[in-house]
Amino acid sequence: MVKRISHKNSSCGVARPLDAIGDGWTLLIVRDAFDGLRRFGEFQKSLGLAKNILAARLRNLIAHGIMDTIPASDGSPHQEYALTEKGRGLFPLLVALRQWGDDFFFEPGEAHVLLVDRMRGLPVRKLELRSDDGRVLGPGDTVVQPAPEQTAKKRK
Amino acid sequence: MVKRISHKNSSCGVARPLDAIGDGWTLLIVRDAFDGLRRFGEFQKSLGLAKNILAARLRNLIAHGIMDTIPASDGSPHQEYALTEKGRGLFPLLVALRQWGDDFFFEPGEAHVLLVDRMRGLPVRKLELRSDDGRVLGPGDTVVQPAPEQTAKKRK
DNA sequence: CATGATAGTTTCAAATTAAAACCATGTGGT
DNA sequence: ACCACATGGTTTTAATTTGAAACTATCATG
Repeated sequence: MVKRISHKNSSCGVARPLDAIGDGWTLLIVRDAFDGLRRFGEFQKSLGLAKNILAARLRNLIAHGIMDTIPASDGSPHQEYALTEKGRGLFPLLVALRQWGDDFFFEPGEAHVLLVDRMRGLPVRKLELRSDDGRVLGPGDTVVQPAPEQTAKKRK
Repeated sequence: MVKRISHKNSSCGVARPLDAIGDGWTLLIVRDAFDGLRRFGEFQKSLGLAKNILAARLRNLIAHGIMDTIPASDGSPHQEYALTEKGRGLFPLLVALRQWGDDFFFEPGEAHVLLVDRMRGLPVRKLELRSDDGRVLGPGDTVVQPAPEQTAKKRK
């Protein structure tokens, strides 16, 4: 049922998430969810995609635990779609995507929107990867390494 | 030729980049390129995808200015594929993807790799979005806003 | 009870993907 | 020169996915 990217690479830390969101529409749905959309019709109107595709994508997002259906917030008899904790974890990724888009997909004069701090109204900083001791790290400054065995994952 | 995501949303800062990389294989190719792979055969062996698909993806990456062909680095008569500046700009996005994967796609005891600072061998920090004055911002703390007209884009 | 809105599913044609076969070029051995 | 083989693709063909449109179901409203 769920698309599976062939072989052993599915166990890599990049390939496995791509199995869940590596699709043109899915991240747009998630972005709309961050923007407060909740209802099937809202997503469809916002994105302009076919209803069957939207239904399939929402099913997939739910199957992966990224979104969930909640009974209803207002009185309406229909369900709503909301991001789970896992789904909200996509925030940095969406920001990275937007910043990359802003940097490389718009001509200097071209109108576009940018992300601002709601409180002060100023543009946010560029995302940067930092080492444990605070140095900014570029592509050449990192390596992947087997994680130490059995460390309980600390979240929050 | 190039896939186009229907309508007005293509002008949004998230949808436009997804047109270039919103595909299951493309980011894996880019990740492999960050890991130093350069040759057609290397990508194919690493990812295990069909050669026609790899050729199509590489063409698309080149068309979008994310990778480029360079004549040859060693003596071999074949060309190599290398990331452009725009392609290297995907580094934070790949890191975000990996960190999200590490956090939500692996069971606590499950073996996986993590990203470490090459210099000190310690795991890197979690990516976090910060305001201009340094506060960490979550999904609710930001808004998108029309960019001020005509500001020359500063890079580097 | 008719009408419409919302939230889907079904149907079917068109586009995309994947596997495998094929081809083209250069290399190394004899 | 000839043969085998490695690399880097393209072509062909079948299977899968996508997308548009039609259809269905449920509730609300007049």
